[in-house]
Amino acid sequence: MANVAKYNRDDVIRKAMLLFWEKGYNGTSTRDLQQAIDMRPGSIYAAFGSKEQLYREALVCYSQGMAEMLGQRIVSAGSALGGLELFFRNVVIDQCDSNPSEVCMLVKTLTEVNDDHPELMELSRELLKRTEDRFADILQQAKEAGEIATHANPRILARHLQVQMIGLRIYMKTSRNPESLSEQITTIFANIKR
Amino acid sequence: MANVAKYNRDDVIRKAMLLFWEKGYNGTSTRDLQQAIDMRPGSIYAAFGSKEQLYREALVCYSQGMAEMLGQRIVSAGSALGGLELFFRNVVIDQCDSNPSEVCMLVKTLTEVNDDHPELMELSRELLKRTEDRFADILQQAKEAGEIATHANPRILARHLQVQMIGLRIYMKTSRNPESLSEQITTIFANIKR
DNA sequence: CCTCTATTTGAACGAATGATCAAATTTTAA
DNA sequence: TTAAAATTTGATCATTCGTTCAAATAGAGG
Repeated sequence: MANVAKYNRDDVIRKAMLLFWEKGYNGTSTRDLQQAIDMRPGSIYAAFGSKEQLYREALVCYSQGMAEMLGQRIVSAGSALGGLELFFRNVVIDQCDSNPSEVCMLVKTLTEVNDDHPELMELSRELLKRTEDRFADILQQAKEAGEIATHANPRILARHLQVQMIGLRIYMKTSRNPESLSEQITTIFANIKR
Repeated sequence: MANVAKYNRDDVIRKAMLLFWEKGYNGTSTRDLQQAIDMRPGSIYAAFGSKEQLYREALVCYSQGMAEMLGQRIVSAGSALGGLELFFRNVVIDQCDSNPSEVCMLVKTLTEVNDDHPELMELSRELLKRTEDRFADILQQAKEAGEIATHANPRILARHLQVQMIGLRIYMKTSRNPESLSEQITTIFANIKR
């Protein structure tokens, strides 16, 4: 029983995630995957079952990575709302070139995949919902810390931020105008603060 | 020279557009297209050259349709800003189920297609830019009509609206919550008006 | 060292893909 | 009515796709 597994497996999923994120589900062939993760078809199918199942694990990996990053930014900024703004700035502007795509992988999946692969759609939806819930939690903390108005509604604000995040990332892909986007982010958070 | 063309051709492009919009570029096979537009491969390739060129024409068709609709809404509303808000509400909420996809076809293209097919990316970008320019023109009119503040900047507001439109449509696909989205649209335009 | 089991390999499968083209059909013009 | 030109047809092409599986390889226990 050659159980080198776990460690290796996470690494493989991560590599698959990066390729899927770049090229999309339909745009990534199993041959592309074989090369990217350095595994032969038999091993891949033994380990993951199908292309779709591997994609599913890649989605979860992506989502976890983003969640971790958000946590780190809150620590760096030393405040809930400050961390959120830093997270926005990093994702939308700073990292958009080093990442495989400017656009959120969950959003890419949701827009690409149809009623074939309903499970991929449902999983993307679920993971996006979790992100929004996380935003709401953070905004609640910000409220308790006095960073935002006492009459603010964290759930509504979280929804608002989700829309901004999605829109800004795609807009970055269309316009490549970091300066104006940075101003937009400043405005968004300025409006939340008061 | 059987020149039944123009009329028929536009109809064919429109049907192709609806299918492409629904299933995406990679997700639409040439067989799907053959059935949808009721043409045989030889005719299709004689008329359009390739799948990519047909998609290009479909993108333009989509964009024109949206532009026409926006014009109509401004007429219906009897004001520039009112028409814009009506357009938002129709696109994001009312028509999202009757359309092939909740998401803007230009955005779908931009997020799906990679550096293969650079021309599709560039065309989508260009058409999105035209939309934003159109928004700016309309906001300028609104400004002159006294619908928005005299210190408002139409170009910045247009960019803002573009981000909102993109974000809201995708958010609709994830959450299916028309009520909250309607409130969000109300808020967006309320903030613009004062 | 050997045997048994688990894993990996890569050739191969059938289906689907985008595209072509000679033949059949339809349209045009005389 | 007829011949030339334009268009349509559908069988077919070479690739590529996701996936399978018998054979080869590697590790564990005795």
